[in-house]
Amino acid sequence: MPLASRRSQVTTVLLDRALEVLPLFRLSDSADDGALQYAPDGGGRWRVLPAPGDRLPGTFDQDVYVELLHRFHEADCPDDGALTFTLHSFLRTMGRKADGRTYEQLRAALSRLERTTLESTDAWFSAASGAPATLSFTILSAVVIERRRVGDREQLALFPSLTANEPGDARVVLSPPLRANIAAQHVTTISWSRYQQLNSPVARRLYRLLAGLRVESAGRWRAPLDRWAEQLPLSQRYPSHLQRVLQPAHEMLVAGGVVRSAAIRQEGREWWVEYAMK
DNA sequence: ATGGGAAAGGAGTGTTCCAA
DNA sequence: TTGGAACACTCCTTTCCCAT
Repeated sequence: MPLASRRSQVTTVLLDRALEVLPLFRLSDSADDGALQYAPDGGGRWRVLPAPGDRLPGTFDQDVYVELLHRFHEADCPDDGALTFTLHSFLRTMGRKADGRTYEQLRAALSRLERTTLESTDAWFSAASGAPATLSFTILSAVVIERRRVGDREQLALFPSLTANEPGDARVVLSPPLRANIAAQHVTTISWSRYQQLNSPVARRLYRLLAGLRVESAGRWRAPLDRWAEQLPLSQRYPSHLQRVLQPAHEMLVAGGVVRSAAIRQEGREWWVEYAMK
């Protein structure tokens, strides 16, 4: 297929499957902001460390992350991992309006994706070496945002704090570990439009996670509720609280055709989540 | 509408006491 | 000494309320 026509037809997003099965984005925004820790079933340890003075990536950051990988795929996965775009067009494809508030959110999110440390101790699977790896990395290895109009230089100098609310041109670089896994086809494939249609952050996260698990599961997936909560991650501790958050998202996933059914089930003292895949 | 936390409601477990 | 009833205590879970 010629490149020019392919570009407009990309409707899928390729995500690093190793990263998808690990918790990263806080789904409840107002939760406490320590580091996030997780011990995968296969052993090892995973930590997400916010940059000093910053919080952990949240729901907005999740959408930015997906849109970045959408564009990476659309650009035919450039070898250097570089992406350029205007903040305005980026917000529009995310389905957000572009105003002072969202420009600021987007800048903060890009900067968080560059500065949040992901620390793997035999937790994140490296497709290149065929084994879980021990390393620290970030989602973006570089972020540069320049003012849209060069003419406003003096104003910029006078009111540096105002510039966070303004449009601009961004150039970002997707970090090498993610690119390596994607290049090695160790990916989760999701539909960009289906992701957009799910209008809850929890449903979107469940979609990303389940899309990766579908590859290994034979039509069904089942997990202990508390482990599931850690993997997403959700901070709620008790089944009733988790149910309150998951139930609406489950209904959305069924309505959106992502899964055939989704349920939370109690068996004696144990709570389980159960999904029947499409 | 949402989600965090307080208050209230269990369920399970440990302790004491008494009778066999 | 053992079994079990009655009570107490703790931890867990749900429900409710309130701030955002």
